[in-house]
Amino acid sequence: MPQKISPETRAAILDAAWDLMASQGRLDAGVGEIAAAAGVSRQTLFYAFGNRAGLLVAMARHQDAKSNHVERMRAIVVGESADVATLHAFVDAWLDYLPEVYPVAMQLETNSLSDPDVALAWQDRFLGEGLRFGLERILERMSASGALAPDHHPGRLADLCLALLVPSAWRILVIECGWRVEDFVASRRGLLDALLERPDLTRDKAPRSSPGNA
Amino acid sequence: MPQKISPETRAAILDAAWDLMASQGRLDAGVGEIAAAAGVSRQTLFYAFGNRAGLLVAMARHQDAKSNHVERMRAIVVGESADVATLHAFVDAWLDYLPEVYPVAMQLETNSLSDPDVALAWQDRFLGEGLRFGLERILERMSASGALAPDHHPGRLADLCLALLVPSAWRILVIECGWRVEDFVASRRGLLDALLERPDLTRDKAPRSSPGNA
DNA sequence: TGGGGCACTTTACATCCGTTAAATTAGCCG
DNA sequence: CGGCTAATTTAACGGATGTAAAGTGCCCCA
Repeated sequence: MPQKISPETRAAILDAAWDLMASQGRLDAGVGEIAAAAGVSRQTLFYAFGNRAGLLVAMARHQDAKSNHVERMRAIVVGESADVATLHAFVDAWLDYLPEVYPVAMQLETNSLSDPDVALAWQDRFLGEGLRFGLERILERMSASGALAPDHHPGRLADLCLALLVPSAWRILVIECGWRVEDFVASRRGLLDALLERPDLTRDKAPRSSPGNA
Repeated sequence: MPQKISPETRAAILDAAWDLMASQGRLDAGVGEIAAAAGVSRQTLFYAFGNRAGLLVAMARHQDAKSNHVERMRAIVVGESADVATLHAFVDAWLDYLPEVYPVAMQLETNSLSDPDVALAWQDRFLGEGLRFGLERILERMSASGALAPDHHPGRLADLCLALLVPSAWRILVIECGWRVEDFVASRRGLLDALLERPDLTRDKAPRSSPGNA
């Protein structure tokens, strides 16, 4: 049974880790350095988060909980409006949040390739209950209210939208290619609008559960 | 001065590493396990590649050298044709190659966040002399021959195209969301075509080198 | 006042990666 | 046959991560 730690200690580690890794860009900071910055032992950090990757997961969730951008997104998803402006508002909130969470989000994506627990957390954030979930809800409402072309598949459209919004897109355009944030946002917005006009791209070209058929 | 190793030994390590990591999905395989699979010592592997990340870089380059998809891309870039079909052919070659190289390409992308040497190799592959370079060459020829709208910026259009084609897009749609390869390819093709119709998305909305101006 | 429990620290160890140094092996040439 | 060289192996070490166990201090309660 893992040892308990107090909420104060846990918060102190998360804050120190965020400051060191996200604010100062020290993504390479080791467990020893993070613990020292938080004023605790390595052991306490391992008690609180299990391992370095678990700390990253907790950092992302902690930031999600604190961020009013995520609150904006949540409010839109539980609302009932179902037009293109709703989709835009949701995407705008995510794009406002993305630069803030980008450093840890990228590390999370990295670790999710090889760590099953991080993979689950990553999927939860982006797929299951996260970004894609929100996109799909809105697109389903749009479909039901006639704001989406009848042959558009909301689930697959959500998939396509997600692929435009992941941290890697920010990395390519803003970090590596030097794009201004507003140009990045405009490009995501423009591509999303283009997708709304292309139901053919969300049509699944063959049944997926046909046994014996390729 | 690093110790030399024979080309046969180097090839044996690359083949064993590819089989273990890309074919068997053991991206988490350690240096000891990879060396054992190749029938050499850990030390020999370190002599050949420097470290685990250097091995990943060499694996990707080795696959590039062996792949006729990369040869197809290269042939298109050094050619002179300058229409949409040329762009499509180039992108098709890359998308044919992507599933083959994906396991190592993803590891390369993620390791590039924290390893400067891998970052250089990643940038070389995708940006400087790689995928983006090829895209930009073709788009510049298209611009010069009038096959691109006059106010389209070939460099920035290349940036946008690149963001649609990176391994992360494959991961989201094919690996995580279960898309069929041909649907993935159709979505990339459709989004690229949509971009060709949207010169406004490649316009840089403000001068970048204006001192004192936001 | 003393004992128990909780949260945290300290200590020690195993494993892996990467590095350095030395030894070994095999093949070639005079 | 012996010497030399290149390639490879073996050995040892330091740093980092993660794990386990024991120690410490503080607070609370009988």
